[in-house]
Amino acid sequence: MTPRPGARQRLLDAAEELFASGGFAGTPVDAVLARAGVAPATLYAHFGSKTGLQAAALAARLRRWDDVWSAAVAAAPDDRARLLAVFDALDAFGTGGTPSRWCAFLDAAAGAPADDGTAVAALAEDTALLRGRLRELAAPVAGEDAAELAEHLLVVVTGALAMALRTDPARATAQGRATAAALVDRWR
Amino acid sequence: MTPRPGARQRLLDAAEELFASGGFAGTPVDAVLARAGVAPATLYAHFGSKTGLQAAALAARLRRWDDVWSAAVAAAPDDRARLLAVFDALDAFGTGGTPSRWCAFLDAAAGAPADDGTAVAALAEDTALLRGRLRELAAPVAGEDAAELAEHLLVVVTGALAMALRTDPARATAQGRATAAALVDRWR
DNA sequence: GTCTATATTGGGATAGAC
DNA sequence: GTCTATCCCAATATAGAC
Repeated sequence: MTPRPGARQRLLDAAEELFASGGFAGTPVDAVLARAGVAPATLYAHFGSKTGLQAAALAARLRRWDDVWSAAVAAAPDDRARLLAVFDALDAFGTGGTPSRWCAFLDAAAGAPADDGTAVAALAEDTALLRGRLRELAAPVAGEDAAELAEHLLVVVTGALAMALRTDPARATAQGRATAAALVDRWR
Repeated sequence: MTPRPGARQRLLDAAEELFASGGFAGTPVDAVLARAGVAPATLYAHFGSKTGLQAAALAARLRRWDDVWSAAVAAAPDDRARLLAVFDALDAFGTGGTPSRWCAFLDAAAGAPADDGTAVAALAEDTALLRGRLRELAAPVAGEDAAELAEHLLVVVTGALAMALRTDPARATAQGRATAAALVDRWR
């Protein structure tokens, strides 16, 4: 059997799970420590601060999201489905670990003080990933208008993420998929 | 000249402005007190807690949003413009007082602990207002499909609000308007 | 109703030993 | 690197007088 992961990895796992479910601001450091089974000083030796831990956890989460989305795209049968696969990925990503209240990257930027650059940077990376891949996937569907369609879909994906605050996440992604489909079908 | 408003009103004004610009969690009570020129005990005598003040401030904000949106609808020349006027209202609402980082209602729900019902209730009222009026305004454009179109637009409006975290608010509403227009024009 | 002054505690971070 | 124990402060809330 695999050995118990080191303290650093356990901290990252605990942070990603708890920050996603309870929100960053709403999750005390103690809760992360308790779940990871680690002493306070260990956290600060590795990450320097709660914010530093958040940055590392978000970086790991972005890689995981990238993988989940890629897999969803690979599983889709045609160009249209590949473009809409982002919503399948959102469903899979949410139900995979602990279901999150809403997007951890938007949560980070919304909760951070105005001068905190780390949260903004993490959200910017997430945005760049979304925008870039949506453009690639939109190309076979919309041709020259790929960038325009991608911007539309970025709004809808972001809307679906935030709609998780207004209603339950499953409904939010389902509605987002429907809205995105309505937009995509303008280009058929 | 108008007399200086009472402490209660000054607290509400200060709270709405500071919570909108700095976020609820990121705004200490002291900052609200300082801006209102009021002593701590006065705040707690009127509102009971910081959360109580937030609830009252959000209620006032919802009324103001309702008015701004109504005015934008009244100023629009035709059915299509009336349906898209929500984005004009968002621009006017944001630039009116202190520009807010993003939607105060979504912020409240995102930042509140899971058991806090007041923030969720305030967001629910905001959602009901959006959904209801979008349906009314969609009727002349989409007829029987008004409810369906309204749900699409609710996602887009929510997306525009959250996009203010990814980019600056002016770009967010502009993109939202464009995306909404693309959807509305499916029903032309 | 409003003030001054103070109580209380949750929670992020550190000191120093092992 | 990791632990135990502790510090420190920010921030919410209250006591009691006017």
